[in-house]
Amino acid sequence: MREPQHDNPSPKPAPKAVVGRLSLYLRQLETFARQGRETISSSQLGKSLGLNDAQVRKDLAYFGQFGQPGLGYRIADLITELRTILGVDRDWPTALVGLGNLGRALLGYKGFRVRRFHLVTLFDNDPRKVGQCIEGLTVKHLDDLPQTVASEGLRLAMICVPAESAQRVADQLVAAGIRGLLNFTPTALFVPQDVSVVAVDLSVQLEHLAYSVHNTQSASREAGDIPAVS
Amino acid sequence: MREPQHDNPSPKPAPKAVVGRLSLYLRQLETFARQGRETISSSQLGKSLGLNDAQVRKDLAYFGQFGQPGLGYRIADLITELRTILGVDRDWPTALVGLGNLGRALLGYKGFRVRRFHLVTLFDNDPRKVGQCIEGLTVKHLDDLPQTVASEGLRLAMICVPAESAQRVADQLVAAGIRGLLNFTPTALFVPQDVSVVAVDLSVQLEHLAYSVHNTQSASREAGDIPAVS
DNA sequence: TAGATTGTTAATCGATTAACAATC
DNA sequence: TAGATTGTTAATCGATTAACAATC
Repeated sequence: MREPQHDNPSPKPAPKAVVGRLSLYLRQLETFARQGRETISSSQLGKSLGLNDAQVRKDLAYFGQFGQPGLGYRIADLITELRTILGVDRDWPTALVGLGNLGRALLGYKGFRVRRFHLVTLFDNDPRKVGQCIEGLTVKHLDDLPQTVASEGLRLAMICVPAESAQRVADQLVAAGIRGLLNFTPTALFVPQDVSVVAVDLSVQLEHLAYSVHNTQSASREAGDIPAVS
Repeated sequence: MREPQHDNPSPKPAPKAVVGRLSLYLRQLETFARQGRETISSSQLGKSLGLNDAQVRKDLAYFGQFGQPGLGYRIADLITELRTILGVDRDWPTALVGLGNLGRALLGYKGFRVRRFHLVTLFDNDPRKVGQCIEGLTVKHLDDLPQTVASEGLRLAMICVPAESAQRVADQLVAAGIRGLLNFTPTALFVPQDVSVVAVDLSVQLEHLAYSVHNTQSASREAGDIPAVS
């Protein structure tokens, strides 16, 4: 990744907010595929998401050449490519830590499995919860983390503990070998460089909404055509 | 907003990703306040969130002058200012539409109330759900939307219906007078300019995590110190 | 006063959009 | 071939960071 490779003149630096849009493209393409469409142009795909056609082409170009001039993109092929790029062409065994209201809520949500994120282990360190069986899974104590990460091949974890425990739990997860954290707590987590964190912060998003509504008279902000991308 | 006002030389254009950071500042300040701290500098606040000190000052400067050179910001005062700016200095009666797994999950989540977003009405149009009482609230049919919006003073709604109904429900909500939508479905919603939409897309965020973990060897991406902001 | 830190302007950096030759 | 649409370079736009005079 440091020096240019031989046949790979410029491996292209990892882009930035492009990945989030790739997910949107993937979903939109899946919708078009279900409708029986076979090809799509960058401008059609862009318009369906409120994005510029050049942006669609440029985003995809970071990862390769997937289109055909004059024709556009073959939907089925592009779906396959995007799944591979995003890493969702495989199952991701995932742990859920913290079984309060939010944790239980997420556990009941079926949307994860559709995207191949499988909640396979639950953790809590409340002795009243450890041993309970919820949605067919037994709650384990956080002390069992190291061996469970190994035995289940866990690489991702969702953190739904109270804010004040979040950093400690994150440290334990990282120490046990977890490589990616979905952080549902309102806390800035500090982790080593090789661990990824995505923050899902409902209060930030609600406050953003309050701000927008509060500061919109009749027509002003960017809300119009393009929904905020996460 | 077009021509400069008299005493208001440049009302400053509404900024962009600044609002999300304002929420982060607010929360961090609340934490510092609980610890008994009275003042804080832009560099201290920035560091606690992995942000640049100049960015903190510039973000705040969009909305006014809140600091004192040589001293920094008085925490209690800045909290008050930020709450007003964000519009979270009041209650926001909010509707929840769609009582599947995710909807029920959100309903049980106590974090909303803390930020003064009060779920006061539930809607569904499944006849088996209408009339049910969940968490002390009775599920209404979507047909009751217009009069309920008026009687409860609803301005925000969370959309937790299946993706294929999302646009139709959004249209109904907008027609009934809702001004802000928190969209939990994987759908790009098209709404009038004066309505705000914030998308909370768990699959996009999970896929982002999968991508990062998938493409991180030992030290590469930006995960290090700064958690992704939303 | 000397030290610290703001608010703000200018410089830098990155991301989006426009434009167009290449090509199916 | 003519029309459409790509991949990519150049132009534009916006956001972040550095620098510094003003000031508590």
